[in-house]
Amino acid sequence: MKTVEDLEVKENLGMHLNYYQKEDQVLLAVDCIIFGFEKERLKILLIKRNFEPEKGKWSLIGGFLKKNEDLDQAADRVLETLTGLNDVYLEQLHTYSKIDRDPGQRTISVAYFALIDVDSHRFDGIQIDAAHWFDIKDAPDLIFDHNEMVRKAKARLRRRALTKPIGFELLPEKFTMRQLQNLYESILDKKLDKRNFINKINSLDILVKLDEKDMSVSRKGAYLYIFDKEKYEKKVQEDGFSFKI
Amino acid sequence: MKTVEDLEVKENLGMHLNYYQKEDQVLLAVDCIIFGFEKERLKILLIKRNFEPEKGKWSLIGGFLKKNEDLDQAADRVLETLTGLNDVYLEQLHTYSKIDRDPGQRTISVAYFALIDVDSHRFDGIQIDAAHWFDIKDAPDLIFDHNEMVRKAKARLRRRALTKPIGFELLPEKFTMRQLQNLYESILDKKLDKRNFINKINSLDILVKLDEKDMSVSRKGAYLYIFDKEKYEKKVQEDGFSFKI
DNA sequence: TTTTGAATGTGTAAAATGCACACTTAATAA
DNA sequence: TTATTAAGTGTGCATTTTACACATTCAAAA
Repeated sequence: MKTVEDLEVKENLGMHLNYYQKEDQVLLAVDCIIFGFEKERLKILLIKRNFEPEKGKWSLIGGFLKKNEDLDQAADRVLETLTGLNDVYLEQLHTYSKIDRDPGQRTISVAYFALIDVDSHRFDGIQIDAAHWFDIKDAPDLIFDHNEMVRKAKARLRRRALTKPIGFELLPEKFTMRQLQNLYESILDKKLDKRNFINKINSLDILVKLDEKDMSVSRKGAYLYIFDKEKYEKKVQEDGFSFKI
Repeated sequence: MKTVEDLEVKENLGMHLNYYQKEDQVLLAVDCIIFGFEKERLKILLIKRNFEPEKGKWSLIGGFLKKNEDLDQAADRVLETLTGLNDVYLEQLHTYSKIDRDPGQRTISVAYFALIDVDSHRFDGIQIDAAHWFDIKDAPDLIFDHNEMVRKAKARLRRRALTKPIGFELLPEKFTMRQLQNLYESILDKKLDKRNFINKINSLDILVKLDEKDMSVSRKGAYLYIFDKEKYEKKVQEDGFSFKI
């Protein structure tokens, strides 16, 4: 049996830090997959690189981790720099570390995905000129391993949306059933039955139906709803309720 | 509208690397939550630290990322150093980056979880003297944020086991239905009905029942099964089959 | 030789959930 | 007044999930 005193073991398990301290430090980046819902379509926010390598190509927005912040804060900062928004749903996705993922230099990147309600934020367009919202169905090819990041983010969003009430992060405070259904159809990339969808949502009993209608979309108008977050959280805590679509 | 030429924007988005290259490099660690199934119980492999800080306390096994490997490889290496095994199920879990998570120095840690079939690997005990298998129900308190890592790993394992056939990674090649059920009961931390469980498993149609019995556990003996991985993968590809328990 | 004990193995009925499906209503514009 | 357009609403069938109990095997003990 080996012991932790063996040199090889010590090295592999990183037990004498002096050896590693300088040598093996790396640059840690944060990249954000930013989803938005606008004009009844799921969108993704991308930026055109104006620096090498891969200048002129589209990429996710990213930045480097600084000494005085953790990764969540770095993601917040990067997102705020690009959108001006600072109260946004952000979730860590995965860490990418292939040695040659960035041909410029060795960089490890922690991917986050963000959900933004595009319609209600009058964030004067986008803070950065080179950024653009793409329909999720026809986003361009991206640099490095960013395509892979987006693929994984879409899968995660799909799963989350089915089991947590995060869809509302993408909608304005007041929304119609049809908007909610369109959102789910975009996320799941399939048509849903109107009656079954509404029955399901109503059975969850976490929305409040307002007396107000959105008249912009049809003659009849569509009732507006809001998500009752407190009620949802109370149900989770007290009844072990779990959101499932 | 800002442009990517603004200095502040450039800095936040990490667009001129020279500035960051040295200053903001960090030490990247890998920590492994190692699950095993032994004597019909779910276990976790921990190590007693014999170096500062927190010397003498229990912790996950870990190591530092080296220049010439990616994170998956680092996790493999750390795991092999500890167990001598090199063909183990490993999955990246989450990256932890709180500024003071390691009081010794700023370290970012990428957590992985591993699934090991303890019984059939005669890995001469464990390679490191200070390591020990704990029943998942009475594992000791761990250093740093390792408790949080284990909590998250348990949740991930629970979800994965319900939707992917990874449970078999924890069992010997040949196993009884009762063993499989015990495994799922440990992972889900609840009792399951014997008949319903067997019916469910059989309906998946991915196991092969052998003519052989395990006579060690009862007078009557229990039939042995093996997981037919090829059949499973074929079903997934051809019929869009998805494993669900 | 018989009895006992301990774990295996097997099926059905009721309840809950998922899924397909079509007509009426409200409001405005012509 | 009528035509138009999207909203809103309920039922029956199929599938899945859940609850539930007794007979079988074989070794060891009596």
